[in-house]
Amino acid sequence: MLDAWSLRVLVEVADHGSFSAAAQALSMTQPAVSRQVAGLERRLGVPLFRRVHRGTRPTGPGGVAVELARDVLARMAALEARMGAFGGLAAGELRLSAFPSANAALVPAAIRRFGRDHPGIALSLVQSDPDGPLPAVRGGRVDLALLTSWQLYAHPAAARTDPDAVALTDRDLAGLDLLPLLDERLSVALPAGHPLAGADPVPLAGLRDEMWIEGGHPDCLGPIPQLAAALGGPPRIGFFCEDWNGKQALVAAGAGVTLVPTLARAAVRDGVVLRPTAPELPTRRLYALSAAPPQRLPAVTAMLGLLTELAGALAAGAPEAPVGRKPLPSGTSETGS
Amino acid sequence: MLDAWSLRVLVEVADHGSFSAAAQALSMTQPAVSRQVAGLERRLGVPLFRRVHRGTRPTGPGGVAVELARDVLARMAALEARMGAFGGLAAGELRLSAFPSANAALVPAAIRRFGRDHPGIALSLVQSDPDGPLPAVRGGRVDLALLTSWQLYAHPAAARTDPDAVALTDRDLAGLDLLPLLDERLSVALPAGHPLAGADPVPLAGLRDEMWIEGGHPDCLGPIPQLAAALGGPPRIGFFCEDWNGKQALVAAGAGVTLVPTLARAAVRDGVVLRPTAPELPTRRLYALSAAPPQRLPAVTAMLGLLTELAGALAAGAPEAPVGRKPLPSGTSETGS
DNA sequence: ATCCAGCATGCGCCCAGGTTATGGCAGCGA
DNA sequence: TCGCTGCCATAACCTGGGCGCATGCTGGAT
Repeated sequence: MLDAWSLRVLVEVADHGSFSAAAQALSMTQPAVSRQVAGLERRLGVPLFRRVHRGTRPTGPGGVAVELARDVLARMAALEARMGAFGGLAAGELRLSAFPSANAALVPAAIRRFGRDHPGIALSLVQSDPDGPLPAVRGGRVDLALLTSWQLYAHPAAARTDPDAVALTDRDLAGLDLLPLLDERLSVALPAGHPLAGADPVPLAGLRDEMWIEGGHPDCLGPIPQLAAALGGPPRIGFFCEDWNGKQALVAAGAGVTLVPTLARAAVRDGVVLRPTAPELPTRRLYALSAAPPQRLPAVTAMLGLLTELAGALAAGAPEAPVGRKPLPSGTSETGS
Repeated sequence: MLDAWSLRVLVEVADHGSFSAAAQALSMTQPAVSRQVAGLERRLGVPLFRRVHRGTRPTGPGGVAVELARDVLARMAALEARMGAFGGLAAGELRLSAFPSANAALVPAAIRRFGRDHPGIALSLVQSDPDGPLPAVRGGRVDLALLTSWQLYAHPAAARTDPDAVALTDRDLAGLDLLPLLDERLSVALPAGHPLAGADPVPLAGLRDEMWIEGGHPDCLGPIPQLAAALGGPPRIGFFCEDWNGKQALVAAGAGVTLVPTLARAAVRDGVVLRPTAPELPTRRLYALSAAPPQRLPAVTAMLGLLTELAGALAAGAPEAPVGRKPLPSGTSETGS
């Protein structure tokens, strides 16, 4: 098996016309070059250079070898450059997966910025994996998954009862990296004409008698126990609706109220007002799940940085500011599309 | 700088789908493969394999790297094969240089055999170099030169006076190899009707009164002192003629006699008879001059072997047998064309 | 719950390859 | 003629990287 280094020496000797000059160009000593060439000639069974006064000149086979070696080295450099393109974010692909409320604003903003900064990387937003985000990332079907603390339980049903304890063990996350992006408060979605539509924050105790709308997805009404404690009693759940638009329609129609993650504020329709809650409800933590650093693709690293930045802006920019369209017509400048 | 070995490991891992299997295929251990891949990923800055249960699969960049690595390795193998062709005498060139009487029979026979056995090698017979055979070989203008002991002197004129002492020092032959091929006696060229045309050997004393024909080339009348001793007095030199055909014509016309190297017997014209001489004259040693073994091209090595074989056949086949066409019509089976 | 296949890591050894020192050879100039 | 100067080859020594061995760990299957 030939090695690339000896080919490099070969080419350099041919280019410089002497072992000494090649050695200097290669930052090594002349005997090392001499031995490299000798070893190459021994392995190939052909003399490659004619030792002539004041240097060397390639023999017939030597000249052929030099040209072929140039080709090999060029292609090897091309390989390195190609990989460098991946590392330098000039090429590659990135498959994202997110949950509904992240898709409302954070993900579109991230995709827009990322696509502008790294046009060589093919971005794709894959539908949530049937096995859930963890197996999807572990199985390589998704490079980066956005998820919430409520999705972190081995059994999603547990999210309803024990929102603080992470049921996942470290073993479940081996080789993966769970990066906290953002802690977001839940907002209350009220009909535009609701008496508390202007409150900031909304005292949850004042919503004790409201009819609540629950959804099937864990990313919906959130932790029931804390909500019950804040309300002063278990919420009256009048509707189950998994569809985000349907829930909004119910709220707008005055059929009930519900909790909405702040991230979804950009997708609020007319007639629905989002109001911050008092800090009685636990925050929902937003995570980015990806392969751990040794296995992480550069594009993923870049996207993580971007997400961190965007999440920081979201958290700092208008964390407790009232969101919604109708009651405050001036606040219609969303980040996302 | 990447090395070819790690690329080989990369490809093998991709082909086998696991580090362990690749290690077995490469006759190494699994940890070695693991480290090779890890090193490659570190140097390229990109993860190349996704560690999955029961093996590994290439990542996006990894797949690209594998294909490029295949290309690099294939071209490296092509380089080796190409050089192997030179070594295996399937390709290359060989530039010969010889002196007139060698061109008569030995060189044509060698060229015919060599061209038949190694059709891939381009043979060429270059004219004698103006600087002489030694600088020609040393300067790479000639790969293999045939020459005689008379040509070995630093100054050709010395050949006439001191035929035994080789004036060349070892320093003059540094890096070169002087391979003795054949010791040949000189024959006397006589007119077909000469009284001694049937003698074997010809007693030189009987030619004391003949007119001798001298040539300008050292490869002609040979060592004058020994000839004078054998004749019992200095030869009567009546003609100077450098042209071989001209000298033969003079002999055939009965104008004189001359000495002829045995090698030239195939080129003897009608009317001229070649007869062996008694061992009073020194033999002329035939040499093959080429680069010394480390620098010697495989084609040269092969040609040297062939020349040795042919020279042996010439020496053993008909060393002292009478040569010539006219007096013995049965002896017309020459080796050369 | 246990087993097993497979990858990662720590440790010790060894040799490929480099450096230093030295010698030889060719050409040049005094 | 002799020394001088580049240049390559060789020997001896040394260092670093790569390999093998042993071990630990993870994930899926039985």
